[in-house]
Amino acid sequence: MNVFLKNGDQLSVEEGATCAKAASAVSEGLARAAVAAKVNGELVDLSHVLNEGDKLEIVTLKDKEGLEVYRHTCAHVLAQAVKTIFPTCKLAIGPVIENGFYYDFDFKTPITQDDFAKIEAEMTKIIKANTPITRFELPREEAIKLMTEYGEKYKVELINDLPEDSVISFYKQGSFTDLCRGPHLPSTGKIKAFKLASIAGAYWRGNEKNKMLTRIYGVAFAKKDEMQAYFDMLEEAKKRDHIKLGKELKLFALLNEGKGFPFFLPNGMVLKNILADYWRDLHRKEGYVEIQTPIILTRTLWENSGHWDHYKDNMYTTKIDGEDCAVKPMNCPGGMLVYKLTPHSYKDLPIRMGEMGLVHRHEKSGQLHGLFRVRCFTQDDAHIFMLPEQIRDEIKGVVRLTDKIYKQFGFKYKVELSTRPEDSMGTEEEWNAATDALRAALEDLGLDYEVNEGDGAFYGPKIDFHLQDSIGRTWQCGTIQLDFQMPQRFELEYTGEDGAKHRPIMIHRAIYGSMERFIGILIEHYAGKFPVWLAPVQVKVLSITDRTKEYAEEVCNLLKSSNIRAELDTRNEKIGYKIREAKLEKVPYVIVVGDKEAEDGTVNVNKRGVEEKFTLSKEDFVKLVVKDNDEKIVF
RNA sequence: GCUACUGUGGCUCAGUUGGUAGAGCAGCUGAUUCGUAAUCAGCAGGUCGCCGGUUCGAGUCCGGCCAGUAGCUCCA
Repeated sequence: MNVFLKNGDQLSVEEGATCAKAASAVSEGLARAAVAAKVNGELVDLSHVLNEGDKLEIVTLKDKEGLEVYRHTCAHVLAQAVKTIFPTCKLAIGPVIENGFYYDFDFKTPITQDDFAKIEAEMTKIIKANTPITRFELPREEAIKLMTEYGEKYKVELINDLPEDSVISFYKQGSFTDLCRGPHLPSTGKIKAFKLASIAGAYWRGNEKNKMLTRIYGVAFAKKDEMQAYFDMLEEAKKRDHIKLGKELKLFALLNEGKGFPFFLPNGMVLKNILADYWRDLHRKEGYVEIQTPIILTRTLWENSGHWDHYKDNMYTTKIDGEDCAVKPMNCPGGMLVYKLTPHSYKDLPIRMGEMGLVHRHEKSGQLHGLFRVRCFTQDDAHIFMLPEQIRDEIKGVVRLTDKIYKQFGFKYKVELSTRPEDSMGTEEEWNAATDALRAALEDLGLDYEVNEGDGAFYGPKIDFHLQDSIGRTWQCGTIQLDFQMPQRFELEYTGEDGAKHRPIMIHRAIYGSMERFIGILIEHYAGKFPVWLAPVQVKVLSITDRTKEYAEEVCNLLKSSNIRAELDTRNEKIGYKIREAKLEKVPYVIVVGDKEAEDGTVNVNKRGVEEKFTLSKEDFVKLVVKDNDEKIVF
């Protein structure tokens, strides 16, 4: 039999050899590094027995799959340790996640993080014992019998839900047996670096209606120093936390008087306005018009749009002159009313109608999180009304615009295509057409994307853009939703070439998504060190003594008259003190003026992130900042 | 909303086995006019998230509520 190893080597092994044996036949080193194998592309244990003609690839910890097998085994060691210490607890599931693993348990009495030391010690014991891990398979009936014997009701439920023809496998390490698809490491001793990280509640099978289990998270890496590097990264990330920086840099405030309703402070408002200006500038150039629709509209409007049915629990309501009203959770119905105000010809389409709309949504208290998840936010919304044949180009236009804006900030993003959810309106044909149109646009542009089945809006499928925060969580920002439903519900029309009335198709789209969330992401992305064009304060002018106070004022005024956001600090403090303060505020340019500068008409420049100082004439310095301010892409 | 954890002056934190609150920074006042990340001194500032209970006595123990954080669920 020929075995193909990863590096292209071939060798012959006897029929019936295991993967491990095949690896050792090639090289002792390779066999030692092996943690699993791929046979004909399928990930298996090293103990997997080879057949004639199998293609074998050895998987090591350096491979993504290898690390997953490793982490998966960690989860099982955790389960074994927990079962040893708390024999009455029930096991649920224990998958691999980024940087580690978790396992869900149903404890009789709740445990706390204080129990981690004990559990980790038990895990270490299991690892030290280097117990072999063996796989066996059972027919469904016997598998259920075994798990029932063990009292593992969650496992029984899992087995019952497995498809008819699935192989039901178990892994045994010492006295511990667990239902698992595998593969696993050959023995527990291969685990070198793990740590329990946190504890959290998680619903059984992810359903809110089910019992909440206790989830223990752990991190696991192939080597101790890799794990340390990960912890260091987390530590570093904490310094970027937008809630912390928002407070330190006086960007926004979150107060008990308005939970979920952020206050924007002067510095944060500068940022917000710059983003809005930039957005308006780009959208004008892309052929958008801008409108503003009211915050409060009648309940009947929301009933007509379908939002009332789907989201009434999350809407803020009020009564005006006896009539039921709701605060808008979305801008679209308002936009549609604007469309309906005037008759439209096919020649007018597409109409790209933007709105920086302030929306309110009653998010459940536990979902609120800094600026990432709030109860009121500004959407950089737009609705595009168009002819069917314009769909693909319009979607592509929005995708391109989104890409341009994200690139401006240096963001990497993930694209997801979400398809029809269970609770939705419209026909199968409409949904298919809409989904195909989105897919076609993505494919035309050659973008990588993931499909999120059943995650679309109730009125149409969508393309979502996800950005990462400092600790790697991703947040949906941009969205493009194709909608055949609202135009019908609102009876939108245009007159076609044939003189007859037709129904336009619409796109709902947002690029920042929520200004608030986007600002949160920006803060973490830049760690508060905003580029010059975004910095709330671009230049801070510091005088050394009272003698240079007037000159400092002159320089500051010169900067301000050139539209540079400059601040003056002429307090009677030592220059070191003032510099320290300005640097902590992460101001891009700190300039110092003393007697020498006053005499020469110059400024001494401290550029953020640059050790060496330099002196420029005040006019040249203005030019420098103006140039930096224009660094944003203009198109 | 659910599970766990956290909640002390504007900020960051200390407060030992329950004995009626401490520091640094910021603020204010005064002195200092000093060349590149903290000048010195003084003053002022807190019903220890809120409510209730146990106790002679609670920041410290117990219960409830509120808020925040992590995760789950949700996210038009």
